Amino acid sequence: MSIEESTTPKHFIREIIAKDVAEGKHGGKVVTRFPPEPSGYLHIGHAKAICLGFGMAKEFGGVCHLRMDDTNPVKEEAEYEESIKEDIRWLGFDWGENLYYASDYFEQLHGFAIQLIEAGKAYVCQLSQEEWRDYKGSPTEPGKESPYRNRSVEANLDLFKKMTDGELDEGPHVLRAKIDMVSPNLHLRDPAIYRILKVPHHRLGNKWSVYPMYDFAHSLSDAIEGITHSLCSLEFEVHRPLYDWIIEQVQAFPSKQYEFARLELGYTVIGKRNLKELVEKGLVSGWDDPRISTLAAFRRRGYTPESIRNFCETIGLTRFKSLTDIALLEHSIRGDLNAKVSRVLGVLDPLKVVIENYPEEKEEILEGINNPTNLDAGTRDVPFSRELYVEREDFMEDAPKKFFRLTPGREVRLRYAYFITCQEVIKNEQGEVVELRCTYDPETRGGNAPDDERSKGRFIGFPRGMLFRQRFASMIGYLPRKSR
RNA sequence: UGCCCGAUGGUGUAGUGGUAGCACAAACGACUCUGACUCGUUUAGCCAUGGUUCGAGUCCAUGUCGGGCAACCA
Repeated sequence: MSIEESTTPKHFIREIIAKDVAEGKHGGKVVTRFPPEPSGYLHIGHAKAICLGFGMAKEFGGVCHLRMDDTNPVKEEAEYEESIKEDIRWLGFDWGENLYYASDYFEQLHGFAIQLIEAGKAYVCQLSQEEWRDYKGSPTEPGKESPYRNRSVEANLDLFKKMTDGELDEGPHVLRAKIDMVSPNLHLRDPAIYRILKVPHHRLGNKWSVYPMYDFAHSLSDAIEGITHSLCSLEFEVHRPLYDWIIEQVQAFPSKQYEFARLELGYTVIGKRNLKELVEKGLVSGWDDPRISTLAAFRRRGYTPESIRNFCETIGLTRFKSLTDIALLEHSIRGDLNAKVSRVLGVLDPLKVVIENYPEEKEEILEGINNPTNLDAGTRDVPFSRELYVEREDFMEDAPKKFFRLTPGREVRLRYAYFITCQEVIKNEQGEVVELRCTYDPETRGGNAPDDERSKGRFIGFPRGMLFRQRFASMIGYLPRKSR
């Protein structure tokens, strides 16, 4: 009809990058990064960030770094690094040679900290945490300057060295950036950039007794790696001025941060701390418990990487919080599985069916199509005999006209087999249906059924002792059914 | 009581001063050896009030509502 619309929807990040590339910023290079903290498994929300980071890099001929943001040894473990790498690979992304660790930059970061001290832009503060809180002020009140704020450069250098050498205990001694205690942005009120932590790091052991704080480590790690577009979620928006300030002070590579709204899904708990709590309290069976929103769990449920990537593309990207309908995710996986997964039959709640006019000893093999949307997927044997089981849900004694499955007197098709008609319903003493006596029509054998008008009612499945309700399956997963 | 960000059908979004589109969901119908898929139809939207303009979802002002910010977490 009209202009061909681009398959990739526009969003503000894409436009920013496209503009930068067009203007030749950074020589037209695009370097993004995904910086997980190895303190938990990746979840569906991370998938959005991963698809964005790797997606943008790929789209603009750049690269996306995977950087373990391991700056807090009390929370991080090696186990998580492996799961993170596995999940990203599974999603279909490749960081190539670009696997980094914030901890690999500790030496450089430490040097930057000294540089800051020498420039009079950082100082060692000895306020207790309670005092600190008091001095910091609040969103509505300005903060007060720490009495340690104007120590000499020499004193600061000496104290920071003592902190680094492990001569001071964890506690009051903290290296702070000297910015502005009355800034309306609380993050600029002389934020901590280094604290003493006498905890072994999972990669570096006891090498360090001081560790950089997020803002300091993250901004400079980005700069060290030459990240052109540092994409993160909205909650870091208020950190941006600090991010820029730090990079500016040490004249590092001018990485820029851009924020977008994180994913929120209906009926779904997303959030590493929440998931971690569920796992650690034993409320779920593990990080891949199918009920939770980790990528490991979705994988176990049979979700495909394609469906998740497609979902991430579908939901778009904005700067305002929203709650995405879980139906969007389900639509994505349903469409993907429908196109490429072989069907299987299974019965959850069996009800016996006896075909009265089918020979006692006879058993025949019928042909079932593995995937109607892709005949190349072949066929499978579907046994048929006098006794079968159907899903109890597929029978209704007193059925409304809209019920297309088994009900007394109505002829229906057993998928890939014959038309059958329920002649009699057998119940036990409690009045529960325990067996159906049916007849079949030999002329209606699956595949070449003559009829048309007759088979208004039809349904699925079956074999051997079992007549099954059909489900898609991939591994142990299943296709989420549309809620009715 | 401060500062920052945001606001388009039920949901997610596009629209960059010139006819408000798309997807999901829902309803109805067609098709079907999966009540699936597919196809068709329908329902339904610019937070409010002013202003600028020939013309405003878009620009401006004010208001309303929502979110974020006071870890030695990331």
